Amino acid sequence: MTTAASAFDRALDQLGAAIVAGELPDGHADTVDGFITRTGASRSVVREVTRVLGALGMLSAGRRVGLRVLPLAQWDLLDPRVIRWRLEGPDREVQLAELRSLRHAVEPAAAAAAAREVRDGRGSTRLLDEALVAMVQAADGPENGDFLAADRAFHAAVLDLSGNAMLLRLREVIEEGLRHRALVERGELAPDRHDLALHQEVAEAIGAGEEERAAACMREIIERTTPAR
Amino acid sequence: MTTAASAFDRALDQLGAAIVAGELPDGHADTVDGFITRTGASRSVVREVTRVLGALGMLSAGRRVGLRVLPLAQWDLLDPRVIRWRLEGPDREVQLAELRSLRHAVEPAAAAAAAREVRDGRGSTRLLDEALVAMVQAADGPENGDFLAADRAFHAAVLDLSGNAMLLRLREVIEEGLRHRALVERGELAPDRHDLALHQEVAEAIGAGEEERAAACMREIIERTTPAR
DNA sequence: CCACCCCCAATAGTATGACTATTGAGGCGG
DNA sequence: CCGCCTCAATAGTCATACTATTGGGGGTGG
Repeated sequence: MTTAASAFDRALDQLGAAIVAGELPDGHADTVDGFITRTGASRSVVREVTRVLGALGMLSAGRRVGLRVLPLAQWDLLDPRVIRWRLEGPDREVQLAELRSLRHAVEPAAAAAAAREVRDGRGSTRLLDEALVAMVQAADGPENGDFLAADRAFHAAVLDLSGNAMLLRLREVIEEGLRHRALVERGELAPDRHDLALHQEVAEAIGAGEEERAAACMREIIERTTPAR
Repeated sequence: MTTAASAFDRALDQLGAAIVAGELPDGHADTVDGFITRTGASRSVVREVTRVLGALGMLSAGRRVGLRVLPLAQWDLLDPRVIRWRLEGPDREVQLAELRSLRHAVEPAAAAAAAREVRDGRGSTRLLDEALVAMVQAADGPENGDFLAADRAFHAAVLDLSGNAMLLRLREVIEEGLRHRALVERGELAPDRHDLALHQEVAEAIGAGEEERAAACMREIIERTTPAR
């Protein structure tokens, strides 16, 4: 079914994708009526869409001046929608590189924060250990997908333990991209003994409250799976 | 002037703040008409507002079911609006702590990335050096504000050099919060010789392409200015 | 010829009402 | 007691009229 989503969703997706793809380039001026023609949606719908695109920093609106596409520098590049549009457009490779780099930045720091939380008695490593067990079990199993799912759960648990809701949010953002990539470079990441050992050490370090070791191991994990650049 | 902003802006701010403040708690159900009454705005405006709040993950809408306030876990905590609302509401301290922690995570990694960029010939340290000069000059001047501005410019230049648009975006998010804090704990951060030297070393390390040293120094800078936690 | 100001038309913003589609819930039949 | 079916509540969509703002063009004075 092509028209499963609402008129609003369709119009938003169409215009957002068009902007990201450069079909409506930075500085392009248009009007509400122009968008009505372009999308075939009604005035109300187009206005709601422009509000959301405005909230995403992709569009500005002014009286007598119409709608104006804003430069990429102003976009909310951390919004899942924007990320998806970029992954589906010509920016795909850039977006993937940026997600990787973001992951390099965030996860080791999150591991350190998690260790701190545990040391100060604000969190338990239960979820972490459970994910670890699941990884070990899945490593022997036939389903590679199970292993990857357990891996994701492990990393999610670390971010969760960090006690920082913003970091947790960032994880969802990153995963959005990694899932996309998984569809292309699938099957590469078979279970790996050393990788497993590293995960175990991260959990251990977090449980022992050793910030530095947790961060260092996490850094190594990420460097192994997502190559230098 | 209290009514400077548009009806839309006022309604959005009112409802967003109400949700963040817990006045409309997680799970609270309401209707469009309810929001019309509450805000005094027209249908169109309220609908546009609900679209934006929906995009921020704060509200869901369903036919026959009305509008429903979503749990914090689903909010777009990286959106400047949400951050501002949280800073102005009861979550203020939590939000500040999370911003600090985010900064700990992001800036050292960005410094490392910047060093990599320079080493691989993709960026120049010009802006960095300029900011450094401005800091040195301002350190001797009478205006503490100038020093802080130069400091911000320095950190911005590092994020910029990292070549990662998402990180740059994150910086704006972080600054939003730090500016807020500056209004309260003002004047604390007088120019400091050692601090200046560290900045200089960061610039040097980035210029020399030494990832590790750049990250380590940056970590030290941040630990000095924003205490452990 | 230039600079300034004023007016106007273009365009987003606001308001309202009518109609449509979806879906949870309650009732009815098996 | 269970499943289906109807119905009414409610968001979604569309159309239209009116309001407010403002950039730019044209006119006026220097």
